[in-house]
Formats: sequence, C-alpha cells, structure tokens
Amino acid sequence: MGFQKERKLESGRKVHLAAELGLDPKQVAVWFQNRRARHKNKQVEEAYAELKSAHDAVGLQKCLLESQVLNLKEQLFEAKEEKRKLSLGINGGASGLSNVTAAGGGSSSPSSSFSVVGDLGLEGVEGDFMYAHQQEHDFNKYMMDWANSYGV
DNA sequence: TTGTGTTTTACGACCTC
DNA sequence: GAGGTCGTAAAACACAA
Repeated sequence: MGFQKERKLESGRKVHLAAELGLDPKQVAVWFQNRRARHKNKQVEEAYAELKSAHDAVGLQKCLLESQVLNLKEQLFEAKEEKRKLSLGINGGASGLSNVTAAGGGSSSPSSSFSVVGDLGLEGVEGDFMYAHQQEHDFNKYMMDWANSYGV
C-alpha cells in the first residue's frame, strides 16, 4: 500500500484501496493507523539515538578538558616551585632582599594575567605567584640602581 | 518441539476539527 | 460525526535451545 506517498487516507481512497485488495475499508484504515504509529516510534528512536551520540561526544570532550586542566595545574605548580627556588637563591646571595625592597621605595604592582588561576580552583597559587613576581621586579630594580651608582 | 521475543492486526477510549 | 492518536490484547511469525 502506498504509505510512503500518503501518510493519511482520504475516505474515497480508502474505499478504492479496500476494493482493490478485497478487504474491509475498516481494515485499510486500521492498517494505515498502525503504520503511522510504527513510523512515529521509529522517528522517536532515531531522535533518541542522535541525542545519545551527541551526549556521548560531549562527555568525551569533558574528559579531555579535565585532563588538560590537571596538566595545567601541574605545570603551574612546577613553575611556582621554580620561582620559589630562584627567590631563595637570590635571598641567600644578596644580603637581605628586604633592604632592597625598602630602597626601591614601594614598587607599582604589576597587572597580572593569571586571573584564570582562580577559575581553575587554584586559590592561593596566584598569591604566591604574585609574590615571586614582585621579588623578581624588586631584584631587577636593585641591580639597575647598583649599576647606575657604580657607573656600570 | 517449545519457550520467548518481535511484528502485525484489531479494538476501545478519548481528542480535534 | 469522521478521522486522528494512544494504549493494549491477541494472533502470527521468527528463531534459538
């Protein structure tokens, strides 16, 4: 029967089809009803499968992003450690960085581009990093002053 | 052969135009 | 009132054990 062409059945068409097939018109009507129901079920199943695959893809992307975040946290931690070691070395070598800082006379706080750290749940790390950054800034200023005072 | 799952047919209740 | 959807029962069919 021509379900693909006509999803719904006009009564004239129904009677004609019934006569053609030697069936009761009621049977033809029921057949079309059932075909429509099956077609609808199939469409729902297809839509579900499509949504499911989209959902799976998003889940996979989430995993990838989480692993990237872990990686970045690790890198940040290592960078922080390196800064800390450097600043300790500097403190040990030059006698008293606090004096240097005082001589520097309060430096301007550099704007940080690490605000994303807070978004990654790394509260506290940003403060440490700013501290190390400040020390480096003070050290550079101290060296410049020293060079100028000795005409280097 | 039989138990089980799937598909098809038919019906009643209810809804919409 | 005709014809639609929805839910469901029963028959028909397919198939593994």
